[in-house]
Parts: sequence; structure tokens; C-alpha cells
Amino acid sequence: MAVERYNAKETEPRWQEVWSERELFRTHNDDPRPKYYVLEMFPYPSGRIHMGHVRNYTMGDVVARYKRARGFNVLHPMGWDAFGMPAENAAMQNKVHPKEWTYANIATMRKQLKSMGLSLDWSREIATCDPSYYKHQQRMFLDFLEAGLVARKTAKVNWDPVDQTVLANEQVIDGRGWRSGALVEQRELTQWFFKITDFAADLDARLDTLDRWPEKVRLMQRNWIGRSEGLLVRFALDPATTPAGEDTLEIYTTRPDTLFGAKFLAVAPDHPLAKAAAAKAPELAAFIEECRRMGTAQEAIDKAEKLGFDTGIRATHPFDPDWQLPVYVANFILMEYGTGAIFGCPAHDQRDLDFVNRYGLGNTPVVCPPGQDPATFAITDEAYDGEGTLINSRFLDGMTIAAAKEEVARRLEAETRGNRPVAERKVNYRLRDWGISRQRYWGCPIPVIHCANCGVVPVPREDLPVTLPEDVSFDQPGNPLDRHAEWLKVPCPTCRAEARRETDTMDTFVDSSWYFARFTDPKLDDAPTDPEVADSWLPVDQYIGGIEHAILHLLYSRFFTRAMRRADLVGLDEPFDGLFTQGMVVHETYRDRAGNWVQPNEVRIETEAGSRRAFHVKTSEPVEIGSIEKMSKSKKNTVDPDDIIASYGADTARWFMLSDSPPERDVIWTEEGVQGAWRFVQRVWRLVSEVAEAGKGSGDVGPLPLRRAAHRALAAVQDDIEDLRFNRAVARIYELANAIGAELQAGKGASATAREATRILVQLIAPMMPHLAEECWRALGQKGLVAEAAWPEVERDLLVEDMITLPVQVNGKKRADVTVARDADNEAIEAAVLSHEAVKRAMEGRPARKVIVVPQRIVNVVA
RNA sequence: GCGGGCGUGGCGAAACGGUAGACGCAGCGGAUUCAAAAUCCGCCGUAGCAAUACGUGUCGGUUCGAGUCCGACCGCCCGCACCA
Repeated sequence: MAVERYNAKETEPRWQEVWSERELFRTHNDDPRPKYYVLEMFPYPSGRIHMGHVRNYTMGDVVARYKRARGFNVLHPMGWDAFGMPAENAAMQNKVHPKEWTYANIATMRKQLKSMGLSLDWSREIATCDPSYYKHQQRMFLDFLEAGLVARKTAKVNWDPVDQTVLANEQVIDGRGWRSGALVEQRELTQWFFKITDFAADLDARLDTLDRWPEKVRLMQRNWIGRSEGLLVRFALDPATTPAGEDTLEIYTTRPDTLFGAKFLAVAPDHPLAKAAAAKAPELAAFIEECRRMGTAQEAIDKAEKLGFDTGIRATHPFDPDWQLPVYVANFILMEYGTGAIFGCPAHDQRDLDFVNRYGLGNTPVVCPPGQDPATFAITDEAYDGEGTLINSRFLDGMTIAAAKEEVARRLEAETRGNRPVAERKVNYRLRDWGISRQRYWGCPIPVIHCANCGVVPVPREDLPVTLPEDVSFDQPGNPLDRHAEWLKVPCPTCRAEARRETDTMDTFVDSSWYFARFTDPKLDDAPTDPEVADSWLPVDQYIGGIEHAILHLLYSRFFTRAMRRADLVGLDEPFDGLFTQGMVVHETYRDRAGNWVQPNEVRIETEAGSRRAFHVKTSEPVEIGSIEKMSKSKKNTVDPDDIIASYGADTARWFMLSDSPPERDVIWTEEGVQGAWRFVQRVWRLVSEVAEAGKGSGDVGPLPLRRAAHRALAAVQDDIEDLRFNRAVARIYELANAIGAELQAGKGASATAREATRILVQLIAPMMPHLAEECWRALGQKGLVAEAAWPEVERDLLVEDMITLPVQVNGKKRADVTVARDADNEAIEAAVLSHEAVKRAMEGRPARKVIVVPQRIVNVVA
């Protein structure tokens, strides 16, 4: 019987229309069912979706559709991370307004996403560039300001003197601006900061509770926060050598145990003591200036040698009034960390060792590794930072490192210098406050006003939003807001005098730090969230996105959750309960004879004698097949989702994305793989059609093995989807399809069992290939939509067999199989095993010394 | 340099410490066809006619039994990078 081919192109839009008309994926906040919030990282509207989006959103959609079938009230929204630089770049290059460009891109991408058949609640769509979104962000800025979570302070930035703009670190290439090519300067600008460091301890501690996050991401965050326990030590400075007004130097150390190995103290070039000392020492001032210049060339830092300059200042060792240490200014000390000053113990710190070896300050080992003789243990080029026993350290000798740290802290805490203790225990963090100021147009305006009389004044809440003016031009360098006289001018809210608006806009990471909360009630006008609604949905049960956001986006969102909690906008601890980071989509690269990259759709692959060769479609010239790389425009190894959907359909693209590789690993996009997926689509359709046709006849129950296979597949697939192991689920589905196919081959397609197995097959593919599943559902004569159908129940009884086949090993090598009753006791199994011919042969007449029976799994005979 | 991860057929990959290679891709053989495409059936780690032997980066260990656990090494990938 001839079955018509499945026509995805015709079918897919039809079902999308049906879902949309019935508002199947519209979620209601008052739905009484248990909630499930699945979210994929929302896209930047760059113009068109790419394969990475297809993979990301397919995974989320499988979870959403599966959870819906399991009876959850699923929230699965979509929006746009719509502020950012590319819109301004487009404005400069193409003379199109950022807003116009952005919304045109959104329209294109929305259409593309809809063609994928994603079960999204489009009624909750948001765009961060819309005043109805960012006005709440401005309100929260004011909330945070009141709560003391916002700071205004100076910070070093990369300044491009030609474009007159601040550059992100990754926009500085070899010390030059990526666009202008101008030498980038380090400038001190007054900037707005969110005080994320206020939450450093909690952000660190609560990582332990995120057990549904990848360990890797937690580790990256932990390293980024960089908690360290140490000691703040105050060194007395010799007045004879020290500039007036200075008498103490505070240093931070995590190795107070090595205090007797100290050879010098060092401060950062921009440390106040360095500046004070430089005032009367021109050479020192010149050295400091040199350090500052070296700082600008980012790349140079890697290779920079440890340089220092003796200030002439002498400090007194806290345990010995007669022991003086020189104070250096050194280029490797960071003002931003700790106190910007250290004591150097060269024997046990590589940087300090490099430093003293250059300046001839010597070293004294104070920790002796186990098994080494303290009398002869010496350090030359390599510092020792391992465990050991204290030596050369007076009262610390013989102690462990931990004991010595404790002893030093205990003694110095008890002593005082002036009215303060000589030392204090201090927990330090590497994490810095989050600078949110951007000297850019296309971002959320920071709602403050600068008044000559009153200083910085917040914009009154009733005046929000501060909207971006639309009549701006990008024909000059710099921020258009700075040039917009009319927009800038505003009366001071306090004294009514003429004042000036803040022209900095917010980092776009701010926009994406709370969108997941906004989705819970996206139309709410008078507040960012309804705390009750937000708390009913949050945390996000499953968040899915790229590993590239492992640190910043996720950390900022965690900060925002805490800050919003302080402003009574949410009541939760952590925003994302489950996190999954998916791998990239990669593809072969191709180059023609001239070395130009060639796009995959311009390449024809031929296989000859087992080797693959590529040719240009138009010219038929040979093309070199290169390495497999992340899809990128520069290497032209991209595949356009639109093309794939047009030629194979969305279901094929979705299926391939799920089938080949584990989801956290990169997936290689291949033409053969897509065709394989497409063949499977056709095969399912054929199986279903044949079963549908045959099924009209007999009411025969049918064979048990197929029932078992169907329910085994069902049980396995649901477990796999719960664990996001889509590739395994796909394999199980193939197995079931194979089993049904064999049944049809045997002419038993008319049985009730075949129909049941086929119905289960359709339900298993429904989260992955929803359009095909609907078409099959209807062909099988099922009522309603498969997208609305409840997930089938596993019949547990079918998962256990009456007779089981156990593999038999002799001395660890497999020699035979025995089939026994499932509930056979060990004696019976042993008897069956030892009488087996192949087992006897393998035992070569030796007696069985021991028989290990692992219930339901295996038997091992030790002979 | 520090931290983390990963090494399994021609390829993507499976495998609660228990039959290594499920499932897919590619390939090979056959059926169908005037022929092809599509489809269906079979084979498909290496060596061997076979019985069998050997096989999860290398070397060692634990165990009745190791791809899986432990130690050392080799290779690749990622993150951080003067954080005291």
C-alpha cells in the first residue's frame, strides 16, 4: 500500500495555526495546577536566529511540552535582550535608527521562532528597550539607591579618544580600539556601581545550595567571587624614613605563618603611600608613571617583569622591633585587591621570589616540606607553597602551617598600635562592585539629575520613565545624549534650578538580570513585579542557555534577586533552581583554492572510495575541507535555520538537534545527519499510516513483547527527558520504532498492541517533533490534540520479565548465558550455571571456588 | 602558572563497579526496480576459515569482576590569570 510522503512544509504552519487559535500555550497565573517555569536565555535581536538558538529553544520546548503533558501549569515565555551596541553600530553604518533597526530585527526573529513550532506564551513577550520595561528598571535603580546598594565612584576605564567612548575589555585589541584603531587610554571616570560586593559572602555561600547547577559553573562563580581568609597586619613605619602624616602600613596576607620569612613590603603604584613618597622623589614619580603606562597595554601585562622601586621607607617587623624591612613600590601589586599592599615572603611565593632575585634581597625558607632536612632545605628559583613544618621562625618552629597562622593571628590581635590591634582576621573577596555606567545611547537611562546646587538628585518616581529621545544622530563620535541640549535640560527636582540629566545608560546586563521575574506578570504597569505572583512562579525550574554566561549574567541575576528582595519585590533566595548549559553547534569549514571561506550551501560533497571530497557548486572547483569549528560568519560555516526549515521542516531540525550528541557537548551539524533525521520523520509517518490503515480490521490483542518494548521505551524516555538526556531518549525512540516496524513486517500491524505501541511512539515524539506528532495523532483517529493529551502511564508490570537471561562469567570473562525464572533462588541459578556446557569447558575441570550471583544482573564463577 | 573537564569502532556516541560498542551516520552485501531514487532485509572493533585471542590514551593498583574507583604519566579542550 502506498503511503503519501509527509509534507512538513504544508503541515507545520497548519498546526501552528491551530495551537495559536486555541491559545494552547497561553499561561494563566490563576491556574491551580502545580507550576513549572522553563526558560531559555532570551536572544539579542541581532537580525536572524542561528542554529545555536534552534538548539537552545528546542531543548527548552521539549521540557515545556513534556511538563505540560505531565499536568503542570507551564510558564514558557520569550522576549528580547534588545538594548546594546550593535544597534548603534548599525545606526552609524547604515543610517538607521537603533530603535527601528531593533524592532525590525525582532519582527524577523519572532517570525523565525514561530516557524519552529515552539510552545511559547507569546502574550508575555517583552523587549528590554521598551519604556514599559525599562521604566521599572529605573524604579528599581531608585529602590536600590535608597537601600544603599548603589555607589558613585571613580574607576579606570578604557577610553577610545577617537570614538570618544568607553570600551569593554574585549573591545581593546593590542591596546587599540577595535573600531577606530586608536591607542586606548586609561581614564578615571566617575561611574555608577551596584554594590554586588555587599552580597559577596551570601553569593559565595549559597552556591552550595544550587545542586541542580553544573558543578563547573558553580566553580567558575566561586573562583570569580574569590573568597580568601587572611590577616590584615599593620606595620609601623620608621618616622625617620617616612613622609609626614604616614606612620602605618596596612597589608593583607593569607600567609601570616610566613611572617618570619619576610624580606620586603610592597605597595601598589597608586597606593597613597606611594604617592606621598613620590612627592619628594622625582625618580619614584617617574617609575610610578611608567607603571601606569604599562597598565594600558593589556597584552603587555602577561609578560611584564616584576619591577619595583625602593621608597627608602623602612617598616618594623611586628614581632621584632629591631628588624627593619624596606618598602617598595611594585608594579605587580594591585590597588584594587586587599589593601593594595603586601609583605613579601620570597621562599613561599613565586612572585615575591622573582622580585627578590631581581633586587638581591635574598630569601629565608620558613616552611620545610615533609621529608626534607631543615638544615639544608633551600630555595633558589622555585618557591615552595605546599604543606610542611615551620622553621627559622622562632616561636612558630615545629608548627604546621595552620597552627602557625592561628598563633600569629592570636598574638598580633592582642597587641595594639595606637588604638587599633596590630592585626585583624579578614575575609577578602576578589569580586569587585559592578560598574553599570555606559557612555552610550541605546540603553536604559540612569534616572538621576545633576544640579549645581543640590548635587546628584534622583528623578522623582512620578516622573519615570526617563525615556530616550528619538531625534538623535550618529554622525559624530561620542554619546548622542551628550549633544541633545533639549533632553539634557531639566529643572532640579529639589531646588527647581536648571539642571542636567545623567547621560550614562545602564550596562545591558542590568536588563537581563530581572527579565525572568518580569515574565511572571509582564503587563503589570505600576511595579516591576507583583511579589505574590513572582514568588508563585519563581525560582525558574529549568533555565537553559550557553556556558558563556556562566559567570556574569548568572551572578548579576543572583545579585538582582537579592537586591529585589531587599526592595520587597520578590521573596526568594535564588532565581534559578535548575541550570543547564548547552553546547555549541559546530560545522566543517571549507576554503577554495584562493583561500576564501566557502559556505556549506555552496559546497557539494562527494564520497569516493571512502574518502570525502568537496567541490564548489557553481564552479565545480575542488574545495578544501577544513576543521570543524563553531558556526561563525567570519568562517562562513553557518547554516541558516530558515533554509533548513524550508527544505526539511522544523521537526527535522529539532530532531537532529536533539539526537546526535549529549546536549551539554558540541553538536556537529552535518548534511547526512539532517537527512537521517528527515528519513526518520518519514519513517514515523509511514509506520503510523500503515498501523492506522491496518488497525481498522482486527481487534486482536497482539504479542506481549511489543507491549513490553513500548512501555520500556516510555519509562526510559520520560526518565531521560527529566534529566535532559535527549540523545538517549532519541535512541530509545528509535528502538521502539524499530520494534513496531518489525511487527508490521511480520504482518501484525492490525493488533491492539501495535496500535497502543504506535500511540505511545507518537506521544514520545510529541515534545520533540510536535507538528509530525499532531498529524500522526489525527491519523490514528485520536481525539483532540496530542499537545493537550496527558502523558501515558507506564504499566510497571510490563517492565519485569518472568524469565531472565543472566550472563555468566568464569573468572571475569563472559562464557555463557543462562535463562532462569525471575525469582529463581541462588541455589537454582548456581546449579543451572555449573551444569552449562560452555561453563564447564571454561572451568577446565577445576572446581568452582566461589559463585557470585548479582541478583537480576550477572553470575561470576571463580574457578 | 592555577583550577576544571575529557580521551571508547571510519564518525557522533551508549554502558547503577556486572555481557564494551545500544541508537544513529557513513560503508558493504542482498531484495524490489527496465534503471535509479525511495523503501525493506542482512553485515559492520581488530586478527583469524574457525574455535578463539586481543581490544575503552599509556603504565601500575584495588576488586570475584574496571571504560567506570585509586595513583602516576601522555594528549586535547575550557575557565581564570600578578587577587598576596
